[in-house]
Amino acid sequence: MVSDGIDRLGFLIHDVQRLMRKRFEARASGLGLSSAQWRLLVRVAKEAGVAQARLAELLEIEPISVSRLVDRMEEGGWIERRQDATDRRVRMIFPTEKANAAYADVKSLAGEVYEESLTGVSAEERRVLIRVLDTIVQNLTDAETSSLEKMKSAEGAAA
Amino acid sequence: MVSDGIDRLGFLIHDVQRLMRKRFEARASGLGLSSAQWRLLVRVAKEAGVAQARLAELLEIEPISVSRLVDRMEEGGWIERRQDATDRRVRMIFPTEKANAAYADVKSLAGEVYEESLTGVSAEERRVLIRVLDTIVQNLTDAETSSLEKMKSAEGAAA
DNA sequence: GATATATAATAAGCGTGCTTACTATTCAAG
DNA sequence: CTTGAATAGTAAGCACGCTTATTATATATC
Repeated sequence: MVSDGIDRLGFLIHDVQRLMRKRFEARASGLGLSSAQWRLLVRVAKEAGVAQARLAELLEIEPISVSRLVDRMEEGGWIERRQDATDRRVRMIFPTEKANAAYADVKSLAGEVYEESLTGVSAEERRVLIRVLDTIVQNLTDAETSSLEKMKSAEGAAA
Repeated sequence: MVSDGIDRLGFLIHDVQRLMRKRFEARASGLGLSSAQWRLLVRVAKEAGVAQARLAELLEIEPISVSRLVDRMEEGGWIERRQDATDRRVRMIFPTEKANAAYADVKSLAGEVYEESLTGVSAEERRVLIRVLDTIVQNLTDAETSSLEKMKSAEGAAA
């Protein structure tokens, strides 16, 4: 049944994630940009002025996590918060000039890490890898994400 | 060049790891066992009496992380520390009866999460997935892990 | 308009990783 | 034996995720 390596899947994914993050941060440490901050920056660069709540949706993390991530990134001079004139609950997030200037560099740096990771992996294997990872994300997102997501979905369907 | 999905690799790996951990912990939460604790328990089950420093090597995390993980697992009644008679610096880690009793159940629970993750993924794709993930781990472990690992390797080679 | 509900953001506190610095103990060299 | 380096473990404090609870503001309903 599982004489292949599937029983190691969780350990493997965990190791790969940790090693890639480590490698990325070793490179980007000079900039003072962590991988979590980079993920957020990518979103903000594509959608300047986005609200924190929307960022939480896009990044699939909790609003409070965005709140503190944004705190540190604001301190680091990567983004700035601005009030929304029409809804004073909302903080709109904009990239700073520093962020725009660093964007291309950090992106190519991430690309370097990916290429190092995939040394010796064929084009076909890369396609399979991406396809399977996409499938896993769908499998674990669509279904009951914790019987709490089910409730949310039910609400959405009812509305 | 990167019109495939390779430029999303980091995000994908990150998402998959987070979703699998979340799913596992949702199932194991009744037991009070986190995924980090499960990883440690697997090692301890295979090698009862292992020292914390050796666990840090096996898990590839820092000794201090093991220290606090072991703290919580000892509180949770999963493992116990015993003094090594011949080297009083060493704490040997043993699984408790509770751990041994739960081991098989948690293992099959992890297997369920893997199967849910891989719904719709063929046997051949699974083989490629595991093979590529193993390659990535090697690629990111062997080479310069941060110019600090290089020093360690150099020391090892010199000795 | 007043009241109830929903939403945006934050606060407090925890788990798991890290770096840096410390103590206790062992081992190696003199 | 004593001094010094190496090793095992821990403490303190940070980043980033979480849950739960609170505040401020918007919106819906009576």
